[in-house]
Amino acid sequence: MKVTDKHDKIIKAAIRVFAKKGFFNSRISEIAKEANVADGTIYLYFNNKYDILITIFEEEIGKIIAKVKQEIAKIDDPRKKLERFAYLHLRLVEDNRDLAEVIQVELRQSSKFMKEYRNKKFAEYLNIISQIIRQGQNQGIFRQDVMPGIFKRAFFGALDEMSRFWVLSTRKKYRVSTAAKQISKFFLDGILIPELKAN
Amino acid sequence: MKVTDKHDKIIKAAIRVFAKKGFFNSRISEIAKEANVADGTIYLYFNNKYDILITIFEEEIGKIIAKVKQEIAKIDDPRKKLERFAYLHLRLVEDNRDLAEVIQVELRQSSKFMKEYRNKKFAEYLNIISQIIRQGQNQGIFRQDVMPGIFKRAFFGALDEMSRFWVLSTRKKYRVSTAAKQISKFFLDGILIPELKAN
Amino acid sequence: MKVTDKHDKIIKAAIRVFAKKGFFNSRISEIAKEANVADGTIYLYFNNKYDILITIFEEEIGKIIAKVKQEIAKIDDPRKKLERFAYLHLRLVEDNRDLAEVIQVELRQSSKFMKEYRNKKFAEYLNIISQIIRQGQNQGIFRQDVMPGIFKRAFFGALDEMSRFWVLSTRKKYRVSTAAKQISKFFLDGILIPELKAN
Amino acid sequence: MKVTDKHDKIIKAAIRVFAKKGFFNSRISEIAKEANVADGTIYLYFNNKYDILITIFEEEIGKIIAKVKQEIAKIDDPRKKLERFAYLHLRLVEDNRDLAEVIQVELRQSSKFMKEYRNKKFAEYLNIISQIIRQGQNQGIFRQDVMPGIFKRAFFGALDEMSRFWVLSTRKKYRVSTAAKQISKFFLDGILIPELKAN
DNA sequence: GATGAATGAGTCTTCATTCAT
DNA sequence: GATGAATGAAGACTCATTCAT
Repeated sequence: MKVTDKHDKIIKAAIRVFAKKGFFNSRISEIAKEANVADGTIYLYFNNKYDILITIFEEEIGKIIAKVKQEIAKIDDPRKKLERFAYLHLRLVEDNRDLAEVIQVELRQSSKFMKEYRNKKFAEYLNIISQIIRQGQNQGIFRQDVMPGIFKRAFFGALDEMSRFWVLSTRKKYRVSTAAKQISKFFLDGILIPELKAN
Repeated sequence: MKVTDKHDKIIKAAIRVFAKKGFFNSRISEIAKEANVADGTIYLYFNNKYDILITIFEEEIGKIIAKVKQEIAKIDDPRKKLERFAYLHLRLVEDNRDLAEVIQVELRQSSKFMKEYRNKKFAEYLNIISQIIRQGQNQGIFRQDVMPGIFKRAFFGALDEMSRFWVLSTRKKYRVSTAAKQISKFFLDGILIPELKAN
Repeated sequence: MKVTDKHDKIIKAAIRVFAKKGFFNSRISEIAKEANVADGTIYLYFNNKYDILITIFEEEIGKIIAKVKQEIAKIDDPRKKLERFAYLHLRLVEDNRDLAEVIQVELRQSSKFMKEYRNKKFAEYLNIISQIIRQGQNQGIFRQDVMPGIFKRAFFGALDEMSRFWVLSTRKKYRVSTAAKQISKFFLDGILIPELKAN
Repeated sequence: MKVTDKHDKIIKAAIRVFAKKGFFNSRISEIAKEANVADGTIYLYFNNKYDILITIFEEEIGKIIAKVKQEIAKIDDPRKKLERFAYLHLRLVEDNRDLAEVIQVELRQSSKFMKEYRNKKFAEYLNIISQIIRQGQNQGIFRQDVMPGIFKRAFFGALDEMSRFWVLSTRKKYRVSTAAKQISKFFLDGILIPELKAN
């Protein structure tokens, strides 16, 4: 990556600005200023304002998926994989606050105003979870009645809402590792006390 | 509700328009048209465009909370309460598609552009869940190490992501009751097979 | 026509501004100022800047055609009709300097940037001339070898160039009636001296 | 002319681009692309965009005048000169479609946005016609009451409108020589039948 | 209370021109 | 001389909001 890579400078600036103001309340001139380029320069690298947002989704989510997949692949036990996924997700949010906020807030919004845009990357991310479930079911570790299509959303949703709370709140009440363990424990063991389950 | 209650006509129209286009891509003139009133009339009932959105959040979420609280109060067993909550949430989304979409998409966005706006109603809704947990812990049904502040977000997040999927997709893959049972089962029993847990 | 007919006020203002600056160098804000309305008001009456120009062509040329046709119809002799046409054309240019300039300069240009636009009105205007020729040929007054399709363009072109000279020059060298007589005489009698023609 | 004469390459490219899009809708980058040079290179040969247009007028009309004057000088009879002028004019338009279109469309427009620009070349071209008339009047061939200042415009206008029709239409209805003969005949003999004139 | 025509501030985008390489 | 990436001024157009009727 060159020091003066304008494409990257603009993307980084846009993530900061979008995170702070939201897509619709962000001005091209603000992004340009934040990136230390002229307004017009942005249009040498992107077709329009939406294109910047799309590019953020595509490129940045792509990087995250690659990283998570790589880490998960190192682990065998599906239980550990799930726990690791939770940790990695929350850690990534923690380390990329602005990006996380943009993705959480704008990816929802964007599905509305860019009908042609289908986020395959996001679906790919969710499928990491469902693959872990199927592997666990094949190995006789997870219940057969667990529906992977529901589980992946429930698990992701739990992590997402947790991290949303973090992104929006100024101070952290819980540590990442604590939250990751709690949430994966909910899904693995449930919250009922063991004696009760025996019944 | 009077037939000519303009306030309500405008709110209902705004929910439809916001759900379809998103807040920023919705025009006051569209809402006025949808509500069969003049553009200027809207300003007799609301201060500005944002005010319509805020009012939707306040009034409509308020109604939902009242309904859910009432239903939950009829049940004693915290396990049943949790399952009932899941069902009610998904059922409400099912029955109020447009409202659900507006809340899901715009409530996130809005926290950004209306800094002064703190959604107490939403916090109140989440606290229904944490109260169930605390009740269950007091009764010795739920584990003591479950942190209600994390659980409420995880549980809500799971339901929210599930319903988001519904709102955006045209056809339903799963029935509400199926999804509600699966998700509450995840959280109550976990997904590990019982024999494995005994270990 | 109401005193406050915005449509007309804008059209009149646009004719003045376009005549002075040319279409491309005219600003919407200038037209608005000239018409004593807000910039946005223009867009309540016209779709865009081009639409104003098109409307000028359509409406104003329409009025001119109606007037010329009416005047010509009063005359029987095709020779007098031709002379009258020349006079009316030059007189109309004289009395509507700005409009004449806009039509002369922009109608040519516009055919390029508005491909979809075909000026039927203008063709209709030219056909007044060719109809006079055909009438004269039927009456045995004009030569049979005169091709109306060529003549109408040659006659109009002669008048148009003459009037263009007027529009652009600050002072008039010739009177309208003088020029009209000369030009129609050229076409009727030619410029050769009679004795020479006998040969 | 050198193969790499950038000045000429740019002029030729600009004529093509201006003819197709019009001056205001042409982009410097398009001309550069058409000329196979970099955008910046154009500014080594021309001061600005207008300067390219002016240069086209000056240089190209200059060449045409030289050619026409040379041809006309070979002829003695003013009647033949006029007919020859008509033929040459239409033939030149025929052979230089793009240039003709640029001159016809943009020369009118340009007088507006380049106030300082007075087209002496064009006046010189028109004066070829008035000189023919004066010569004919001195030789007792043309009527004394013909005003050369009006005639030159009428004659040029007739040819110009005829050729404009050609430039804009895709297919030719009349041959150049036919049109040239018709138009010069109009002006020499008029369109009245001889017997009628005798009266 | 209701209307909707009018307002004008605000922003994305374009593109002629520059200048470091 | 040649390049083309970068600049930033400028303008068409939108739309929330107002207010005379």
